[in-house]
Amino acid sequence: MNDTNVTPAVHTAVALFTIRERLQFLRVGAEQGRLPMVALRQGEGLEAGARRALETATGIEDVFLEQLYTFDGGRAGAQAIVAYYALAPCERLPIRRPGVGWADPAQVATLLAVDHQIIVQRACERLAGKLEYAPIAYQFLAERFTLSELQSVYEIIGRQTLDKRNFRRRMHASAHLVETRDVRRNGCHRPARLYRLRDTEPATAG
Amino acid sequence: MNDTNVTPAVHTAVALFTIRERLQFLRVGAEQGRLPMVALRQGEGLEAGARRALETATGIEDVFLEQLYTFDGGRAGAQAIVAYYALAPCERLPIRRPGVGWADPAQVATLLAVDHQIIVQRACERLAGKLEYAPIAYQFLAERFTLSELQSVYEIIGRQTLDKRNFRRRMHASAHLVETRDVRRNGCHRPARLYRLRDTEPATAG
DNA sequence: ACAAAAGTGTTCCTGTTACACCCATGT
DNA sequence: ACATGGGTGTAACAGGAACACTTTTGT
Repeated sequence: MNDTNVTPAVHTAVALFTIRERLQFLRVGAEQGRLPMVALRQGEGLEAGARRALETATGIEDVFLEQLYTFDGGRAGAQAIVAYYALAPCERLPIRRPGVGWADPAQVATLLAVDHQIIVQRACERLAGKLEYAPIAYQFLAERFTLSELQSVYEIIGRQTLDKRNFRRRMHASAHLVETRDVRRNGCHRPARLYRLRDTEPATAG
Repeated sequence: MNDTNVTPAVHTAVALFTIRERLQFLRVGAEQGRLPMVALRQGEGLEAGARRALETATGIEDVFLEQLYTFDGGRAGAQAIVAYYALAPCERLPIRRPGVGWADPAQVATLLAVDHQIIVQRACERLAGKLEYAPIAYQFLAERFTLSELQSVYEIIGRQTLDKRNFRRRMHASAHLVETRDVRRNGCHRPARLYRLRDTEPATAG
């Protein structure tokens, strides 16, 4: 659980989200679910602590990570819990550990301890809000993706269906997209053009 | 568990803003300025710690307070610094302590220690952003205020002049305003109608 | 009477929404 | 040939921006 024994004052917790048909988050712990969380070590940075929480619980590294909010420690003896949210495409997340798995944010109340529920809820709200003005949707996709995939991300996080033509116009105008020369042949229909995220500006924190 | 081992792990810092012609923040400390900051006590909540920081440094109580961001402790031995920003009308802030005073955010680099500079900067950005969608401007005004005063707050925080008619239309449409029956006679010109903030919804945290 | 801030509508423009059909492929 | 998702333009609408003059007071 927690290795260092020196007054576990600051904890870092991470709500890792991915999209597998629906928006889901990573839950650990057998009966009463929890989010990945560790006590911060002496001299360890906050973001480093959050990454370590994820890595310890799941083996996952190198995901998009952003600070969400800092909560009172409450029980567990912590003075504060600094919560982060993480985003990654599900292909990068081969979860192969007992007691670790994906869960639906809508059922957070039956799955998680109370202090972790609010983290997931707030993260969902932040995600939906930030979708409008920051290029976070791309974090759920592979490096190259189709516009239909991108639209699907927007629809799932924003909880509403979108008009295909308006969506494409908006994306093309947003200057985050770069059209590649390649297409993806997926089924018995016209192939889809592949796009990638413009490499400047890696979705600044805020 | 809670022995006398001090380790001031979590600090809370507060950037208190007010408007006195310009937007200003509260600086403490003689030579190298600082923000009000305290080490969190055992069992003390984060917001309580932030309020105590303000109260200790200035005697000020009961201001609007919202969490900004949590930073690495860096030097000073803290594991984390949980930063808040506070807003209040300057009439409520009779500062009468040596070394405590108002400063201009633009000169933050010459006034504050580096780790406190970024707090003020981020708070200014947050303020400007939040102005658009949250009723924070009212926090700078007395309970009753004129539309010209309100517009002035918007212009100062948003760093742009606004059209009077468009502004008034927008405010009236926003449903935060309540028109009172009173007016304020201020100078040799037509008196200004007084408004107040609708008492529901006290500017939810985010 | 005049100076000084309060108050008030309309037009234009821009960006958002609603909407239906052809295209390229695999079977 | 047909089923499947990929791809495209236009017209209506709403919200924001630009803009100038009258009102009420104090001196």
